[in-house]
Amino acid sequence: MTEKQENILKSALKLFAQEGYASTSTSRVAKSAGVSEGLIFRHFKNKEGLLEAVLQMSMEAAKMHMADIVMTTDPKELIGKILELPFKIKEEEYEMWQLTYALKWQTDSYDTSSQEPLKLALRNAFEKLGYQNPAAEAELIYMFIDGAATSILLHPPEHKSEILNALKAKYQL
Amino acid sequence: MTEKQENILKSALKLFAQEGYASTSTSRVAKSAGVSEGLIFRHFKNKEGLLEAVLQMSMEAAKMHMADIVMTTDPKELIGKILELPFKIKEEEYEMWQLTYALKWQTDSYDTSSQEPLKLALRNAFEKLGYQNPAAEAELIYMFIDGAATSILLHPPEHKSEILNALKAKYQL
DNA sequence: TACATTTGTAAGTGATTACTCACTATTGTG
DNA sequence: CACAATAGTGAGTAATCACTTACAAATGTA
Repeated sequence: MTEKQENILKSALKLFAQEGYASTSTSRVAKSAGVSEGLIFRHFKNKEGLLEAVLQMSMEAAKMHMADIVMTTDPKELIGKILELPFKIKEEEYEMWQLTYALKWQTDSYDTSSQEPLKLALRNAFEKLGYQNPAAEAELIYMFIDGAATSILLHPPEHKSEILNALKAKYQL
Repeated sequence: MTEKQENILKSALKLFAQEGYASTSTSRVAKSAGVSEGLIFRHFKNKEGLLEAVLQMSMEAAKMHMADIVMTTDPKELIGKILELPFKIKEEEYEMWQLTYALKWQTDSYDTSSQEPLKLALRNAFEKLGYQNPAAEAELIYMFIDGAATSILLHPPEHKSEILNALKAKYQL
């Protein structure tokens, strides 16, 4: 991975997240990265290949988080960790999450398979705690962290910790 | 409002929602509506004007819903109605909601002002019910309905009613 | 009927799009 | 050093973009 290649990925992430994938031209990416436009196609084949490379790079860190959470055995601890997830997104991760959330609505790119392990772990946790409908509770939490992440990414609320506390209270945490 | 004008709006809504605003060309809209491309610019000035007209048309119904909810005086009834909101989106309203949710991520188009009356009503309701932190509770619910709507619009879950019940239980409804 | 206004079309416009190609510069390896 | 592979450039390409313009058809109104 050369320096110019990294610059392309960084610029692409920034522009795709800020302006949208479709509205960002490869020439804009090249200019922002300080390289010739042809280099993008040499390294990433086409615009879609560039997007995939950007997503792959961005998702490395996220996968580590997930793996850690899924390993948690204590059900209350697991639920707590998942609820905290959207409230602990770091500033430097904003762009990648903005991009992935925006792409959800691009019909062809949506893929739910990465959510499954987390949902399964959640369902097990609620089962252990004797909840009446563990599957529904898991879906519910998943819906919530989606909404919370959206809200935080678009207009970070001032009282995050109070909101998180109100939320945790609903699960006696 | 002529028939061709209506066709343009319908086609634009459909295509903007399915393919995205930036990736949908005015010529595609014209073809889909069965009109000449020039007519779009005659009636709506430019592509952005077309988008605004589409959104305005789509939002008429939504505003009626909101108005009804904000008038509700009983706090528990109000909270219940708001929680039900995303679960009661009609099939024929999917496209407009998909479009508005997708546009959220287009930085320049995001506007939170329409959310304020609802948030205020929610805060009052939680105050009446003696919740410790009504503002945080209102934010929390707002985050949730956002996530629920997203989830339902992208991949409608099978057990909506069970999820809604699990949710209502958290507020003793 | 007369005529102004609105609705609609077809064929353009220059700019920008994703992408290619012929070429040079740099680097790794025997 | 030799020389192949890789990295990088700059000037192309045809297609498509949002939008305009000149003109015709339909409609409202006196």
